[in-house]
Amino acid sequence: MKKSDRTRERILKAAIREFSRNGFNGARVDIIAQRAGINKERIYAYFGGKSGLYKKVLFKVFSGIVESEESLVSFPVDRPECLSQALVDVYLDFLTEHPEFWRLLIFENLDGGKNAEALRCMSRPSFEHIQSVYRKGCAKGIFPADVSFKSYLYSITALVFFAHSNRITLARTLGLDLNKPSAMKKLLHECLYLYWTPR
Amino acid sequence: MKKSDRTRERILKAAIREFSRNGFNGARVDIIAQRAGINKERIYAYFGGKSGLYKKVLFKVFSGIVESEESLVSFPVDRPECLSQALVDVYLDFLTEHPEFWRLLIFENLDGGKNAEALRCMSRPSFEHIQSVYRKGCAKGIFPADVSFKSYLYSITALVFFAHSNRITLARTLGLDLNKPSAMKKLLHECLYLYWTPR
Amino acid sequence: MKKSDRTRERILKAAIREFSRNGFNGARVDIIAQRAGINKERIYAYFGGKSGLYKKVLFKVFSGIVESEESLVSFPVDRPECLSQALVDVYLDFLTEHPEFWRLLIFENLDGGKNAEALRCMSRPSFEHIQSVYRKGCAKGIFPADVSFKSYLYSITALVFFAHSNRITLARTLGLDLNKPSAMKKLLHECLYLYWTPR
Amino acid sequence: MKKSDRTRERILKAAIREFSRNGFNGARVDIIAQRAGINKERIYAYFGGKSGLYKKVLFKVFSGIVESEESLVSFPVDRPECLSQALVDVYLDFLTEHPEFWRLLIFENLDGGKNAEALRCMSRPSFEHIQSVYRKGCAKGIFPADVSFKSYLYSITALVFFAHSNRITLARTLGLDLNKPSAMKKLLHECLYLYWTPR
DNA sequence: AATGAATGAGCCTTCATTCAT
DNA sequence: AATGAATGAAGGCTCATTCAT
Repeated sequence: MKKSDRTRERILKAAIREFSRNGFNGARVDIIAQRAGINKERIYAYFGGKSGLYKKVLFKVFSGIVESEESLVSFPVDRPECLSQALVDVYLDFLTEHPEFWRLLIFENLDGGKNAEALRCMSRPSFEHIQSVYRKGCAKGIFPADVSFKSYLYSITALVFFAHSNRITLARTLGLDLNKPSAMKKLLHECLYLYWTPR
Repeated sequence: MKKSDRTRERILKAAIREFSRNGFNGARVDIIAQRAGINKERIYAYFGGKSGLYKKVLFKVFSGIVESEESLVSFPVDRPECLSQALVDVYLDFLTEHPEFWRLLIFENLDGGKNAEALRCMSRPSFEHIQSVYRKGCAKGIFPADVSFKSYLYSITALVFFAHSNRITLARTLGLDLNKPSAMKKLLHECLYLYWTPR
Repeated sequence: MKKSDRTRERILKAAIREFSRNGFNGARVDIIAQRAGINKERIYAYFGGKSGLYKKVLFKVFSGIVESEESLVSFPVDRPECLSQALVDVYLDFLTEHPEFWRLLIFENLDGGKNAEALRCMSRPSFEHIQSVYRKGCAKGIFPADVSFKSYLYSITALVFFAHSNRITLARTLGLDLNKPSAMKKLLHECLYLYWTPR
Repeated sequence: MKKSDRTRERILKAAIREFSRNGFNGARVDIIAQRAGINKERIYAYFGGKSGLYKKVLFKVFSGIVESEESLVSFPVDRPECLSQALVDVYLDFLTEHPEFWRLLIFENLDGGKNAEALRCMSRPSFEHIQSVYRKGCAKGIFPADVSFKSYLYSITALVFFAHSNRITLARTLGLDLNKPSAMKKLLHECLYLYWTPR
C-alpha cells in the first residue's frame, strides 16, 4: 500500500468521526486534519475540499451496511416466521456498532439529501432474497398478502432505526433508557412480539 | 398586544424556521433577523443570544405536540382495537404539518440533547388515558399482555416518525416515495394492517 | 430642587463611578443609566452624549480638590517646617477618600488630555498662600533657595499620588503593601523624613 | 530567523504601540493587524487572542526595564552620595525612551492588575546591589538609618514616574512644561537637590 | 420630562481555503 | 507529497445613539 493511500485512509477515518459527530456544518476541517495527523492542505489536494471529503465519507460509510446485509442472503427460505427477528438482529447490531452510519444518514435527510447521490450505486444483494422469503411468508399466511414487501421492510427498519436516532429524547418523553444494548434488544423484541404474537 | 411582543413573535417565528432548517450550528442569526424584519441586536436584548433564542424555540415547538395530543383524552375507552390507528392519525397529521418539530427533535438528538431540558416541564395529559385504553386492549386480548405500554407507544411513534425523518433516503434505499401525505398514510396503514391484521 | 436636577445628580454620580472605574472607553452608558435608575436617553437629553457627560464628570470631580485645599489657606505662615507634612496630609486624605479623582486624572493623562479643558477654570485659592509660606521656608533655610516652589510642590504631589496610582504594581515590584491607609501614611512619613531629616 | 518569527515580531511591535496607546479595552485588533501588515487571524493563531497578545506585550515591555537596570549592578559601593542621581538618571532615560512602559504599567494599575502576573518571574538583578549601597549610605549618615530601602526606592521611582504619567495635567495644574526631556531632567535635579542639599 | 423600542456601526473571533516552500 | 504561513469572508455579539410614544 502506498504512503499516499495510507494518508487518504487516515483522513477518511478522521473525517467519518468528525462528520458523523457534528454534521457537515459543525465539522471542522482543522479537527479532521489534526486527528488524521496530516496537514490540512492535503485534504484539499486529495479530496478537493470539505464537500468532496464529505461525499467520500458518505459513500464509504453507507457502503458498510451492504456488507452487513450479506449474511442475510443465506437466510433459509423455509423459515419466514423467523425473518423479522433475523432482520432486526442484523440491523440492530449494525446500527449499534456503527453510530456513524445512522448519524450521517440523519444528517443527510436533514440536509435535503444534497449528497445522497452517494447512495446511488449501492446495490443490495440480499434484497431480492429477503423479498422472496417474505413472499413465502405471505403464502404461508405469516404476513398479510396485501401488504407490500416495501412496507414490511420499512416497518422493521423504522423500529430499529428510531431507537438509535431518537435515543436521547425517548428517555425524556417515554422514560425509555436505551443506553445499554440489552435494553434496545428487549424493546425491539417486545415490538416484534407485539406484532407477530401467535394468536 | 404590545409592539415588543409582536417583535418577539416575529423573531421566534423566523427563528423556528431557521433553526429547524439548519440546526443550531447551521442557523444564522443574521438570517433570522432579516426574515423577522428586525435589527439583529433585538435578538440579544430579548433572548440573550443565539442559545437563548434556540431554547425558546425548542420549548415553543415542543409544546405544540402536547396540544395535538389533547384530542386523545376523549378517545373511547371501549374501543382499544382502534387505538393504534387513532394514534397514528394524530401523530402523522402533526408531523406532516409541523416539520419543524421532528427536525428540531432530530437535531437535538444529534446534538446530544444539550438543550433537551426544554422538554422538561412538558406534561402529556393524554398519556394516562391512552395507557388505560391500552390496558383494556390487553385484557381484551387485542394487545399481548406481556408487552409494556411504553413499547407499544414506542412502536407507533417510530413508525410515524421514521417516515418523516428519513423520507429522502427512504426514496433511494427502498424506493419509497413519501412526498405526498397520502403515500405516507397508505404506508402506515399497511404497517398497522401488517401487525394487527385479523387472523 | 427640581426633579430634573435630581435626575442630573443621579446621572452624574453614577457616571463618576463608571468613568472612574473604567475610563472613557471602558465605561458603559447602559451601566450608568441603570445605576442612576433612569432611562438611557436622558443622558443624551441632559448631557448631549457620552462625551458631554464625561466632561461634566471631569469638571465636577476635579473641582473637589480645590475645596480640600481650602483648609490650607489658614496654614500658619511662621511654621514652614511643617508645610510638607501638612500638604502630604491633605493630599493623602483626599486621594484616599476620592479614588475617582486620581483615576480620572490618570485616564485623562493617558488619553492625551483631550478633555483636560475641564481643568481650565479651576482656580486654586490656597496656591498663593502656600507659595509664600514656602518662600518663608527658603528664607529660613528650611528649603533650598534655588529650588522653585513648583518643583517643591511637584515632589510632594508625586510622592502622594504615585502611591495611589501604582499601588498594585508596587506590591509586585517593591513588595509594598499599600492596601491599608496606615501603610501609606507610614511610607510617606518615611519619605518626608528621608528628605527633611534634621541633619 | 524564520518567517513566522518575523511575523510574530511585527505583530508584537504593532501591539505594543496599540495597547500602550489605548489600553486593553481601547486597543483594536484590526488596527494591530493593519499596522503589522498581516492578516488578523494570525494574531489568534500565534497568540490565542487579544488577551494572549496583551500578556505577551506586557511581559516583553516589562522585561525592558530589567535590562536597563543592569547598568546599576556596577554602581560603586563607596559612592552612596551619588546613588539617587544615578537611579534618577537610569529611570528617567528609560521612561522617556519607553513611554509604552509606563503607559502599560498605568493601564495595568487602573485595570486592577488582572494581567500583572506577567511581572511575576521578573527578577531584578541590581536590586540587591543597590540595597547594599543604600545601607552603606545609611552607615555614612547620607541616608537616615530608620528609613527603609523600600521607602527610599519608592520615592525615587515616584518622582521620576509621576513626571511622565501626569505630564499633561501637570502643565495645567502647576504650569509645568515637561515636554522637553531637559525640562524633566531639570525638575528632577531640583527635587534631588531639594532633598539632599548639603546642609 | 420620560420611557421602551429600535438601529447601525464596529469589534472579537472562527473557518474554509490557498499560497509558497 | 507534504508543510507552515497566510488570507478573506463571514459569524456572533456589543454599544453608543436615536426614534416614537
